[in-house]
Amino acid sequence: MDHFLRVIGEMFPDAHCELNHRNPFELTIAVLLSAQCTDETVNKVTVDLFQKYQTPADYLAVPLEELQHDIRRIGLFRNKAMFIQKLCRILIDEHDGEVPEKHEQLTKLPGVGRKTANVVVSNAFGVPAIAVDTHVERVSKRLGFAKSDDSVLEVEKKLMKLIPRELWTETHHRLIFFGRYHCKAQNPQCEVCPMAELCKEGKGRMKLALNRKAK
DNA sequence: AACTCGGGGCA
DNA sequence: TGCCCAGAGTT
Repeated sequence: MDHFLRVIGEMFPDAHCELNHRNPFELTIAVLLSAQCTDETVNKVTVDLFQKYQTPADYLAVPLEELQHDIRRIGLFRNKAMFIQKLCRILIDEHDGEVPEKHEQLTKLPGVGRKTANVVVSNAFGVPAIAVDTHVERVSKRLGFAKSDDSVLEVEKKLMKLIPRELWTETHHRLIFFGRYHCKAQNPQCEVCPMAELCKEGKGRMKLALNRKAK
């Protein structure tokens, strides 16, 4: 793990999502939109979106169809537009128009699951957390930080044990970057991988992919 | 546990 | 052109 932390720190010394600088409300919306969709697409859409909508009331001031149209370049946009309006209604009615800081409150919001809540508490409210998405899950299992059949929650628990608490948030971002650009689901760059000595798959991944396909 | 949403990225 | 994906809700 020490080797991993050092190397990934060198690879991504300043790793952070572009979402970091946003306020809690915009961060929540942005992360909700990012489900099953690349950050790049979300960033393109939110440039105009956050100019048009600044407060929960702004999202409720337009018909659902208009909001759907405004985020139509994002996958699952019909669901997400609905989630956003329901979420804004709850923020206004139950949280004085603000995003709640407690993880438990966040996951009650529509469209906000464990992953989104972790990102919000860690990036908006400074609470160390590791949000396990498919990238983090894949990288963690390949590098042997978790077992291949571990659930997302089990992966999260194991990473929290392995990584010092003060490094959770930044390491999470580095894991995302590593998974996105190097340890990709398809065509990972194993030939030049600095983590090769840790990897449980490596060149065997082709065989694993083949087995998975045969099922 | 399986199914659904869905346009964009990439081979 | 077809497959996969920076999740979460529903049944």
